[in-house]
Amino acid sequence: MDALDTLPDEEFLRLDRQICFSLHAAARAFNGVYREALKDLGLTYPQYLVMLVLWEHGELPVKGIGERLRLDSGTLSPLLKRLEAAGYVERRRSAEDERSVTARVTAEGAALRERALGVPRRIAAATGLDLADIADLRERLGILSERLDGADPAALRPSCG
Amino acid sequence: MDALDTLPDEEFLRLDRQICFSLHAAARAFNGVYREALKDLGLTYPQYLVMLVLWEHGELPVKGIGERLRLDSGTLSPLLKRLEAAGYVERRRSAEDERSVTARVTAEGAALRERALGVPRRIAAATGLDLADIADLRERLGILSERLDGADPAALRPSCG
DNA sequence: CGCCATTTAGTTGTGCACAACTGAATAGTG
DNA sequence: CACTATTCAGTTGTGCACAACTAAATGGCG
Repeated sequence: MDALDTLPDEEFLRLDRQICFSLHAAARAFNGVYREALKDLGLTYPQYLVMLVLWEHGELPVKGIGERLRLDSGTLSPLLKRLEAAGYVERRRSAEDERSVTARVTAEGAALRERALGVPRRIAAATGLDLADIADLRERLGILSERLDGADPAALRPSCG
Repeated sequence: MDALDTLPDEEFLRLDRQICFSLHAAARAFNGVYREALKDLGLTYPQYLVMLVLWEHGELPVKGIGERLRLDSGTLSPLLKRLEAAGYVERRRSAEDERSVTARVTAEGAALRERALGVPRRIAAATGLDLADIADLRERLGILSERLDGADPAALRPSCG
């Protein structure tokens, strides 16, 4: 018997206002500090995420980026075009598989990495958390994402709760 | 001497890829389960957030909603128009202060609340967390948001970290 | 080989977030 | 009272997220 089951719906709705607001607000707050920290690099937060995986791998197909960031082509295609227009990334159709497009970091993109090295530290400082707290939060959020992504859609419908 | 200070930049960039991805992904995962849970109500996740505060207060000026959800008129104005078009909300200029617009829950909006009562419980079940974990996460995220929202912009720029 | 299902990017349309701005109403000051 | 600064909602423009779709290339099967 879980404590969840004993709580009245009314109470629960109030609680939901708090938890779902907290997460929503935290995500936007993070977005805000990254926006500020990345302003000089000319990157948005999602663009920075893409550059992070590209810096790590040198080049990746769009599909590979999407798998790592859980983003689809509807988000990535225009984002990569903007990164290409900024000169940080090159896109070209794969020779082996004409369906695939590979994104590759340009020299300018590689140079950008040097300027980005200080970003994480400044963000971490802004959170006021130490390394252990950050690792713990990352762990919790990772588990949460997995559970939510794997949630049974049917269990979320009205008839089932 | 914080452990943050001893970590090399390179290591930190890799860590950042993990933490900022985790939060971004968690926020989108939450969005996803709410999207599913709210589908039958015809509400998006941000619309649900607005309805939650309106259900709590009956009516609020746009400014009041914005303060509670940390959203500005650029986001709220069109969102409220959509809620009005859906019949859940009524908007009217305040008589005392012609600058202000008050959003009020309609009868249909109040009826919607009954259908929304089961939502939080289903979301909570999908997280796999118990009440204590949820409260703890909410607490941490709340503190985090406050710190990030209050962060000194200058401390996020390149010269300062 | 010929046909069809699958894979892969890309496009379109909707909604949210936010910056920058507008315009109207109000508050404050000399 | 006149003038200015502030407040408040709304609009515009950019970018992201995602659903639904298109188009082209590939793989597999009869």
